[in-house]
Amino acid sequence: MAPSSHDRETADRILDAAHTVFLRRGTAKSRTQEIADEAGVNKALVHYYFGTKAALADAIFERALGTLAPLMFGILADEKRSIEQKVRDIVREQIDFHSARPYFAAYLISEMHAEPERVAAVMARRGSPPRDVLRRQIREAVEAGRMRPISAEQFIVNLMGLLVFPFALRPGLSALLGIKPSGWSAFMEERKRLLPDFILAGLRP
Amino acid sequence: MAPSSHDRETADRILDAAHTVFLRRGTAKSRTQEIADEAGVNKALVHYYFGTKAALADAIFERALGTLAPLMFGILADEKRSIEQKVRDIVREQIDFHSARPYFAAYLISEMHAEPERVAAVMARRGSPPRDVLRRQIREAVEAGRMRPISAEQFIVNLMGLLVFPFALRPGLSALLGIKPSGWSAFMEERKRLLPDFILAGLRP
DNA sequence: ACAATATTTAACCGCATGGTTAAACCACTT
DNA sequence: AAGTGGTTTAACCATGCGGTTAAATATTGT
Repeated sequence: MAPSSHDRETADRILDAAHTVFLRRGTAKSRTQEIADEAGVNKALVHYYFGTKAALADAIFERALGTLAPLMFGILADEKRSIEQKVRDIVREQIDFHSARPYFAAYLISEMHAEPERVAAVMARRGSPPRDVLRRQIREAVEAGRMRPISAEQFIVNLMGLLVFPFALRPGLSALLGIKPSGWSAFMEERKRLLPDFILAGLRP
Repeated sequence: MAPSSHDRETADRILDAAHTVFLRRGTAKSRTQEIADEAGVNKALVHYYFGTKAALADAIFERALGTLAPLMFGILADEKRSIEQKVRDIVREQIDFHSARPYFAAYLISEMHAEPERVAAVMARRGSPPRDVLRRQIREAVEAGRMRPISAEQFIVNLMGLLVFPFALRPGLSALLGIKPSGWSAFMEERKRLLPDFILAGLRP
């Protein structure tokens, strides 16, 4: 794996390059040569650092999952924020996050589709996210009559669907609904305004 | 394209096989040999009928899109159904559709991600869906005070996000939220019950 | 039985691509 | 000047896979 001397900076340059390339076109359609080019380095060095394309792909996948998950679950597990506040914060953060990373959502789904085994492997390393805080808050809100009952899982899936999906389907939606590249950010800004109310109203009794 | 004699049935067998294979693993990771095997036919014949793998992939992609879109837009464009009824019908139909076709959603997103150009090409052939009926119904519902204003596009994206996304992310969700294969259909049945109210309540003023 | 059509067989080509290697080359330190 | 860790060069190998081909063989209609 690390038979000879490695430079941390170079490793990161290659990782970042791989991130860029893999996310843009998907692992299968990406060439190691592209990654080398993107990193300003040659193919031999890429293998020298990471051995195989698959290993590099695994690293990028895990890194991607490890970036997104905490952003969502960190907020959901926060004791100090009310459910209402969480919804508002997650909507804002997720839309900003994916707006800055157009290929992120589609990449994740593509990879999980092409290599479902990897998900299990990665999940085994990082535990699944804590949902007890969320569950308690939902229960309390239900008891207080502010909310209809819903499982934490359904709640999370609703959030992700409304927030992540549009980005995953961006090329399709642009074509299907005639949203031009210029109109996209406006569309998403409108979503940022719209969704908190939509979600919260949807949960009220 | 069709230089010699073709049998309709065989062409369909190959198409169906390609559908199965492409949807399961994605176009890039699928081999023409697999398709031949799945069709109970040999590789030469696949090329004899469809020329190239890309042509076959295009056909499958268009067929997939052509199956899903009418299901959703057909209902949305229906004059006779109220918005409320449309939501209920689409929820049921979409969840049933994707439950029977586990790879469908992830496949579509993967393909659009890997080859965004194709979407535009396909869309050029089939026009974009009619939204005027839906727009009018929303306007009327808003004027009648039954609904908060929302653009038809946001409305559609919300629907698709809530309905299609979970299937696209199925392997991820199963691992992430600990939903076992056996629990999945229960999870989806619960969604079928839950979503109409969630969506309609979310739209009310 | 004959001809036309449909399908298989089995070999083959070409090429892109992942991966390897060995030697040369730098940049920096001592 | 010599050494050391990092990087390039440029060739090379192996292989998988898309695609082709020509002849053999079924299958079908007449």
